[in-house]
Amino acid sequence: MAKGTVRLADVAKAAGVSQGTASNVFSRPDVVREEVREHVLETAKRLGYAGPSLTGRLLRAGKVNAIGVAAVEPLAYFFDDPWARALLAAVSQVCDASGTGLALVSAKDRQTLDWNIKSALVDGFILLCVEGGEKLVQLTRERQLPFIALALNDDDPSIASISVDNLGGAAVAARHLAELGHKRFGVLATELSDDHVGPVGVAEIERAIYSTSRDRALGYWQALEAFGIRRENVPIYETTNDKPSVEAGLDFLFSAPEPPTAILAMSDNIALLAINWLRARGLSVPQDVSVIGFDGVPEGGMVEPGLTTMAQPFAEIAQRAVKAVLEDAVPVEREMIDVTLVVRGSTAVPKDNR
Amino acid sequence: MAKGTVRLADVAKAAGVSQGTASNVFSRPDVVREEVREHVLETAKRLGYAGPSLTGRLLRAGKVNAIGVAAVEPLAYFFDDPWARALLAAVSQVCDASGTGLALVSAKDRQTLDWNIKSALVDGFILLCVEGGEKLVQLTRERQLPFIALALNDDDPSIASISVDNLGGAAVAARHLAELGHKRFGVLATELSDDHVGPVGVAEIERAIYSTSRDRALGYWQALEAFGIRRENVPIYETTNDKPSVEAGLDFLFSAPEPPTAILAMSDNIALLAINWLRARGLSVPQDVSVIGFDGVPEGGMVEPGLTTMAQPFAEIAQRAVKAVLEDAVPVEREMIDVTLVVRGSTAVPKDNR
DNA sequence: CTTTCGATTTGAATCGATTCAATATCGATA
DNA sequence: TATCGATATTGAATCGATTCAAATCGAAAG
Repeated sequence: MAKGTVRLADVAKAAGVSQGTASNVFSRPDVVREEVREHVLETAKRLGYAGPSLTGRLLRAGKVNAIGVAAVEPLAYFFDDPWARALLAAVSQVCDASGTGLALVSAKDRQTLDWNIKSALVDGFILLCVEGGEKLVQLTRERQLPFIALALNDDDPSIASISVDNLGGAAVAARHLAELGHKRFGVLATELSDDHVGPVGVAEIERAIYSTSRDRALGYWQALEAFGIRRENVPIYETTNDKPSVEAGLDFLFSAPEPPTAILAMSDNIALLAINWLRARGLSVPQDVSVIGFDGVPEGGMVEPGLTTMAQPFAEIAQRAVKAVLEDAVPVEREMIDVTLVVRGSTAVPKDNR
Repeated sequence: MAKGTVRLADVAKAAGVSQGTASNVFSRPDVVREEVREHVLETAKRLGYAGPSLTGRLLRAGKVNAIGVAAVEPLAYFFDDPWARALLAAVSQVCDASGTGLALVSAKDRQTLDWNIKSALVDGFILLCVEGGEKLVQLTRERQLPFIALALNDDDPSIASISVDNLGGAAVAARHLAELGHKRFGVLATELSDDHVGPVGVAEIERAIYSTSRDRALGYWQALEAFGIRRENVPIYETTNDKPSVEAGLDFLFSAPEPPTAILAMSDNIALLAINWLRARGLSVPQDVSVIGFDGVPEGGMVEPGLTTMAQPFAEIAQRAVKAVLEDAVPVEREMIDVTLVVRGSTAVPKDNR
């Protein structure tokens, strides 16, 4: 069952033609006379030839016809994390259309990741930089293949990247809630710096190392201050985007003397966890508390009530990213993409305003 | 930014060593004197050498160190379908542990699939045979690489495959409900034959072409008949595992004069859709209707109430499948794996028994 | 009976590494 | 000083295909 040992040369010899002709039979069938072609194909079948070996072909062509998607996470991340999943589904679609293969590359520890990136058989990489982005970029650079970084938390302009307008999007989200009449807010943040969970103040935000989270916070502030709400009065809790830290964050926010009526979550994942927590505590969404997320993952539209969120245009991001990698036409400048407000059932006018 | 044109030979020449030594510097650094090694590495860096090209290495080694997962579905299926996702997450975990790469291979139309399978750079395949399994197996066979079929709807013993005990599992599921006291059942089936949706009778089940669905039906019957419920009195509706067909199925089942108090769903996906439908109709689960699924996808544990289901041991399936492919030790016989009943909140004693 | 042209076919070079038998080097031992 | 071993390095063969300039063939044109 293992790969047969029949080579193209064997087929050629058995069929009594040159190796060049035999090769043409498989890769450019039109140039060889039908009679000969059929004879060669027949011989090939008789010998159990499995078709031109990819590696041989590859060696000359130099193209693999596949792109790699990489992240500093366990492989299962691609199937577990809602954002990664939504993005990959979109990337898949684009790849499908262009006949490009998809390889998943990842690892949690640097050593393995290094090796995995070095040895992935791909023509280029899409980097999911949610965490450890710099590391990822650096490793990928060494490989000297085209790559594009998504959600990069770094302002280095020499790195080709596509990101969403975090600041603007966050501002729209906060404005949406403020316009509904909310006055007391609570923010559940994605990671601002490594290895930290818990309440953070203005100073911590300003020197956050992850620009995605920082910009979202700045966007919230900017919009809220236009409604006369000072940033010092908006409690922010930094989570690690998982259940325990989100619940700790909610414990914190709702233990305040005047708990928030609106939650600004920096990811849909956090928002969905928050909604579950609130419900379990007997608080209804959106009657008692409004929740807005960020990302626009499909799950947000499938729960009851639907999650109001700032949706990323996954299809467009995927389109551009795949194109950039495939054509090695990485954008000279960093591309910035807008997010759009999607209003569903998880936000409403606050109770005391009705 | 494109792949540099610096070859190992160039580095060797520039460093004044033989190509053999240069090769050893990269692939067997321990055999070359430190002094020489450093000099070569330095030269390589100076020239901008990107490290040994994978294709060159590959050509000799013959191993890619990656496995492909294939399905007759659009690529996005891997990220959208709960069962596929659960399985892939498990496969990922195993691959991670053994440093194996993962490539996704798929296509909806035969032509593309053919090409994709032929050109995937992998050492073997795991086939997701939920649909179009035979086609998939046939195509993969031509590639002459080790492969193993999962969820194969075919009894051909010459195809190495791992499947779960559908008949036994279904029997356990039905028995669980019958023991709770249910008397009136409705079955929402996964596909029994191509291009058919709607109510099916005993005869159709017996000549179903998809053995997975057939076996589950047979299992239900077997258990129910032990409780004195005749198979003719158990309405079965064939769905295509998607929302419209499941809802049509529920419309059918609940338009009966004596609607069921228990739903046997052949997939968790169907079960979850069913629960949503029931709730929207004002029927509460499990008070008014009990629902049991099949598969044990993670989502089932994250909804409220939790879904009672027959759980597949994804980790074990993945483990065996990856191992079989990697070691080309495909089982001589078809492997059969047990499923286990996981009782959560979606099943209970029927109303009229309390 | 040549020429000429187009369509096929051939044979050898090439892609970029790894591998291994053969050789070179050098210090230690007899 | 000659010999032996261990270690390091070399050079050529090899993996399995593609590619392209040159050779061949047949038929049509002169």
